Amino acid sequence: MPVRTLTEREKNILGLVVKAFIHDAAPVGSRTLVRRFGLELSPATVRNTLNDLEEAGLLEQPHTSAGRIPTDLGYRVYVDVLMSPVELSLGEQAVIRDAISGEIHGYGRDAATILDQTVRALGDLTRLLAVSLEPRLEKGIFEKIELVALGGPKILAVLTIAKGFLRTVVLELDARVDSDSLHETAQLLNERLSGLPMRAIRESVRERMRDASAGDPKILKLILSNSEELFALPSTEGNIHYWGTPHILVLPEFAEPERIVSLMGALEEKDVILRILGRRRGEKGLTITIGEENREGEIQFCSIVSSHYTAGEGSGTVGVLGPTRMEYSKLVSIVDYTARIMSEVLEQVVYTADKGKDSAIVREDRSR
Amino acid sequence: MPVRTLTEREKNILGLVVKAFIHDAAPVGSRTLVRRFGLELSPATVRNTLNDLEEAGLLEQPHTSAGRIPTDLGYRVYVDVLMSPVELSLGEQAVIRDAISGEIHGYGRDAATILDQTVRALGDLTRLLAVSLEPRLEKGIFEKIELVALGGPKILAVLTIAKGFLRTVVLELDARVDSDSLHETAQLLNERLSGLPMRAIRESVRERMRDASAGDPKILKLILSNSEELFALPSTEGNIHYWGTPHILVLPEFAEPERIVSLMGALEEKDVILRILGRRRGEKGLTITIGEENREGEIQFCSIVSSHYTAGEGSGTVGVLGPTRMEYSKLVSIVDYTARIMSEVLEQVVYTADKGKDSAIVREDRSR
DNA sequence: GCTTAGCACTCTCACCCCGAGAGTGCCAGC
DNA sequence: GCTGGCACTCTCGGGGTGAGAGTGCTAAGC
Repeated sequence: MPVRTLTEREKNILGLVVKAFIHDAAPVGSRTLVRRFGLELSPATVRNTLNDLEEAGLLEQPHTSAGRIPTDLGYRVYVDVLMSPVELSLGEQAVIRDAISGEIHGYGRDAATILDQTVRALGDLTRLLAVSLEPRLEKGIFEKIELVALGGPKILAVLTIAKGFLRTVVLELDARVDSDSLHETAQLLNERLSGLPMRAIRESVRERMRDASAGDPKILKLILSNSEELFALPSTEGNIHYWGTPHILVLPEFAEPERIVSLMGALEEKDVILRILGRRRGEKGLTITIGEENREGEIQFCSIVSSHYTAGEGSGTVGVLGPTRMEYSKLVSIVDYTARIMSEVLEQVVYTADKGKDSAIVREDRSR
Repeated sequence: MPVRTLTEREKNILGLVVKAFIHDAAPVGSRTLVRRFGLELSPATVRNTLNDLEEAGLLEQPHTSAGRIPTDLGYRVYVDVLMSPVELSLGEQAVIRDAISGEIHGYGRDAATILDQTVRALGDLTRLLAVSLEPRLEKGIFEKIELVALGGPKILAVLTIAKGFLRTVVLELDARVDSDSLHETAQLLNERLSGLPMRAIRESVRERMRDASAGDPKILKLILSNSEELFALPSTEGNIHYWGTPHILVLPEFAEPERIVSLMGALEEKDVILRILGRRRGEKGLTITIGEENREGEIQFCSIVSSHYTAGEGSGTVGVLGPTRMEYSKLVSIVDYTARIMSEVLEQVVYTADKGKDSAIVREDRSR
């Protein structure tokens, strides 16, 4: 969306309108502007400029004879051109750092817990809705598989995927198996598949295992018939962690219950949030989408400031969601810093691929 | 709370008031009552009875010259004495059954997914907030442990606990280990510990493993120093699955934003919901708590109809949360049926103990 | 003695009106 | 190009009002 070049005065006034509106949530008029910011201009002059900015599509009036409020485009210009990031205080940095890297009651820390703590701190600090996607692999190199007899006809397949990912799948055979043949079969698989990309394995595992000499053929068959799931790339879907709905639901922007409904619906349904944040997994660095720039209609009255973080070979997204009227200049710094610290901390953690909340069961008879 | 014996007429009228109020969310007066339900009484007579019920603490007036609304105690009497469960239609049964036992895009089904689908169906069917706690073990018998080398210094401990529970914990040693010594160590552990209650193992694992002859002493030490976590009973905490906030947030009961805030806070914080539902894990069968009966202040304007379900040796809770003005007679049947089907379906599923969303990492040097 | 009709009274709610306040656009003059 | 002045517009809150619903009380009826 091309915007005509703005004069210095226009830029200045646009910036002031945005700042004032972010603060007050009320339309801002020429008089207020002059008084509050000590402008060396008369209200009438400012009015002319406001009019120009309105024609350029950057401001709008809720009704005749109200003040102006920024449009989505107005925020966009503000964010891209006018705003300068606010540096974080040491205290704020500490809040974020401690939340992400702090110990919790003596237990081991896993990715999900770290994300939980992060969104908690981020949500409370910004008093908005903090959201984060669990890390996912972009490309996966198969390291190895281990097969563990669970007792009865159930087998646990443990896959390690470079780097630091773990997948466990419960498979079910129609007969007991002894752990020697499990071990042997796993070894065979590892010999032939280790180091290959998951994608390649899915496509060619049958050929690669064709003339298998060792190993238990029943087990091998079970593996092959479930190879699509076993060797899937960790799915692009994943868990969402969020925190802070109480913060944003009281904002004047959520006075209309229908907005509450669509936002909460989007959070529960997860798809919307996943699409929006997932889309950014690829984009490095910080992203800001404002209002209608969010393709998803459910939250077109919201803005999102989010950033990409890495976790070993995987990557995820962390950000803050709120009404378009949010303190972008501050949030940019906060989110950026958060993502940075997350990347540092998550470097070391092993985490499960896919939802991994429970072990999925795959029965033998599901083979085609 | 002892309530004086009610006359037939009082019971009848109390029931009608509750029914009418559940339907309309508006105070109900004598005239309405007579007209709507074709009572063979004059409004004046009904008024006298209403007055009596008010004195008994079962009804109240929002203000003089408004109709009556039920008090929490009024609902309690209704639920305990007056109400008879409404049978479910076959269609409703099918909705629930299909959601719980239905296949999903060809993948294996795990407990978490089943719970997700269940609360989704339950929330949409009742148009309230459906909540469920993942199944937890009440007493745990240790079956066996397997140790899998993950590559590098990391080891995956896979514990199976009777019946159908799985726990995976990532342990970290300061040196590489070969899988033979892992296997040997695991075998030793299994020989001495298999069949014992988790609790007993936590208390006496050191003595039991004292004169260990086989196995790698470093690995054994790692296991011992993390025995509290490894052999913990699956924690009483767990994941909450819920669905339906958009349904209830639009109800007139949630007109005041502070209620939205406290409910959403409770859902995000999880503790409140966990306490309320967790408390019932022990109680078999169906439970109804109404308004202030919920000890937790945050949701004293809500009622919960919940039931206990089993999953192998484990058990969990499923229920519906809404304003005290809810269709108890219908919900009782729905929740009861849901819990029953869940118990059937979950009988077969293997699920992870504890949060298990990711594998926890326990480093060797954390030993005391 | 329970039930009922009648009546006076109360309280809420929706509606309307009105004035204050904030803000605008425009125009003429500096 | 900027500014002061002016007429105009729109929202918002307060106050008044009447309809509607409901109550409690009392006295009369079955």
